[in-house]
Amino acid sequence: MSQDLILAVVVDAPQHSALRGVLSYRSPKAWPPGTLVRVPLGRRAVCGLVWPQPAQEAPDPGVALRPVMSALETLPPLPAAWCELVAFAAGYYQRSLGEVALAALPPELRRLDDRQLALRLRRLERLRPTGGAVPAVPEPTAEQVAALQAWREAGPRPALLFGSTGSGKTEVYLRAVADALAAGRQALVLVPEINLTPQLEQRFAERFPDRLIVSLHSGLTPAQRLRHWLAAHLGRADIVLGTRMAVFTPLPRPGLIVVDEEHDPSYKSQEGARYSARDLAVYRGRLEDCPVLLASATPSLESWHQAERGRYVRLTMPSRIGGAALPAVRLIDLNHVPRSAAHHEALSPPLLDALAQRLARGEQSLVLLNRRGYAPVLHCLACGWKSGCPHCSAWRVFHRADRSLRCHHCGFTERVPRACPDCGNPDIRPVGRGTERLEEQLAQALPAARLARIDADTTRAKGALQARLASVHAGEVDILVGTQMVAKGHDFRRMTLVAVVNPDAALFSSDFRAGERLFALLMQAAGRAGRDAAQAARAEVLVQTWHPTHPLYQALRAHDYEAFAASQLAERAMAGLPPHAHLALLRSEARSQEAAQAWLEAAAGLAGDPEGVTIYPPVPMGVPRVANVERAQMLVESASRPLLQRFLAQWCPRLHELRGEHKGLLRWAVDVDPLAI
DNA sequence: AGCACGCCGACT
DNA sequence: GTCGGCGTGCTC
Repeated sequence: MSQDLILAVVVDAPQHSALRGVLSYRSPKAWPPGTLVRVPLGRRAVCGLVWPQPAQEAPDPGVALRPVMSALETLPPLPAAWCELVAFAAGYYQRSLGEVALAALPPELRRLDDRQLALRLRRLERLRPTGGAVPAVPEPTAEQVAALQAWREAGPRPALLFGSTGSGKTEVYLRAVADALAAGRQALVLVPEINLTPQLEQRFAERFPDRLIVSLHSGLTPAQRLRHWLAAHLGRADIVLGTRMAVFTPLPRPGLIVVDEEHDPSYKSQEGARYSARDLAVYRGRLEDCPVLLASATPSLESWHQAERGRYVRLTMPSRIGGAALPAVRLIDLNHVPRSAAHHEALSPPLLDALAQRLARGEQSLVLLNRRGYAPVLHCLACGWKSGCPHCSAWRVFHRADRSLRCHHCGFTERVPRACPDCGNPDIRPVGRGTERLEEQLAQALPAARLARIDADTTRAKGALQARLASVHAGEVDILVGTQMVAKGHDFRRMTLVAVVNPDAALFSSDFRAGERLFALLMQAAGRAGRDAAQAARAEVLVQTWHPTHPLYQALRAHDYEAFAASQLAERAMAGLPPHAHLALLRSEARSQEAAQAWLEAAAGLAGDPEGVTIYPPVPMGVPRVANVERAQMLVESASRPLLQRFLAQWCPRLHELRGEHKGLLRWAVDVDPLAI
């Protein structure tokens, strides 16, 4: 018994639970670091991971250590580099090691014993490449050749592949993947959304029919996810395609990491450990001596800034394949549209004309409106009642399809009342418009048009999105109405008009990234139009706006990302915002707004006056109350990332000491490098 | 986070 | 009389 070894083990316990660090267990056998084990913790048995570094404080010799119960011996240990990536992420984002480590593994792995796992491993043999003929590879364009040349000479720096929509970025990274595979290595390709994996998976399968390609995202069944993960971990899979969670996939032979659409906000996790998969990909590349390729037509200002500073190699591909022109961007000045029409209809006469033209020519159009439902709020004209949510500081959205009032924050849903619930007036009216109402107005204005709507409401059912997209591709739709989910990635060959109904709100948003996001969305949307070279000349993007002279729209009109980025970076520098400064948010949730803010005040008090770090006063969140919980946040800012990190590392562990005196406090969390403040 | 123990209201 | 509300405390 006393000859047993002491093993360092991390378990899934949250940051504030005083089990933050590495625990010690005794074990008759020296399981190597990276081995999954089952250990007793209190009255239960939990899954743990043998950790490379021992516990900081040696276990108290007076207390008997409990023994490791079992280990997954059949599973090859997670590599040291994987543990290092987890340790970095846990430290950087202020979460516990065990939480990050266990969250990075397929959930199914926690439930299996060694015998069950051995069975799954044997079944892996069934995963095979799709097979088929190796296709003729298209001749690369001059720009693609140049980009690949520069990429191969890039050395250890990450590369930013900056290419306009339709320039053939995918072909460039397919070739980079081919290089990695030829060198006997594996490639990891990250995409922002599950929606985009099927089409990319198909493209990879066609290109590499003799290679095993697996996907990793939350849409898989637990068994599939485990199987794909095991295939990657054992080195059987050559290509791993996945969403942000896939950045943690263990790879024995890493040869390339691609982050497609690297600017996409989906790469930043919004729950649990709030990590940026893009940033972790870059870190992982350095850790594992593996090249990283970030691709976008509208790079994040963070990545653009790194390229400007020479930290990233920039690969530029300005032209569309086949010499197709980028679609003309036309701004419709709502100030010059007859006043009544502008106020009461989403669709100005010039926009309707453009749609009618496409209809007459048998071409397709896309109308974008970033708001689902029929109307964002109902309003009683007699007493002023509005359809507020009883549990949130937000309006409930009127959904006409099922005649419901739905809160998009907490999900609270009721049947829409026949009359005002306060005064009984039957005349309650929708205010504003969402995609449902837009579809209705289009149907009235253009009765001959075949309409389809794609948003979160029409695509909730499994396969509904694919079915609707297929119907658009088959030419059964003249006008597609949708939210931003259609603006991303999909390749509509017959689309010659993209109309954006009302994007102005983002110009004056308090969110400092709203402009960047709007520009990316509009460029992306513009990329949907005229992808077929023969039709490109007629392709057009229409933006209805009250502010046609706004620099963002002027840059959009010129398709000039670089000018836009330069002006935004200058503004950010003036305002002391990322990428020129580094931010973290401390968030709190409590029974009352006062309690939420009081806790943040106490946290600020604990911080004192840290060097090079500014702590701003607590403020309520944009939507202060959600599901009867009051939320507040406090901004922490520094010009220096190391100083901010050093401060957070000593501050955050002390925060849970504060919990005692703050009764109303429910939860708190830190968000490092937040997307919105 | 779980999961216990522990002390006060409305039910068979 | 108990079932159960969630407050507080512990887990190598």
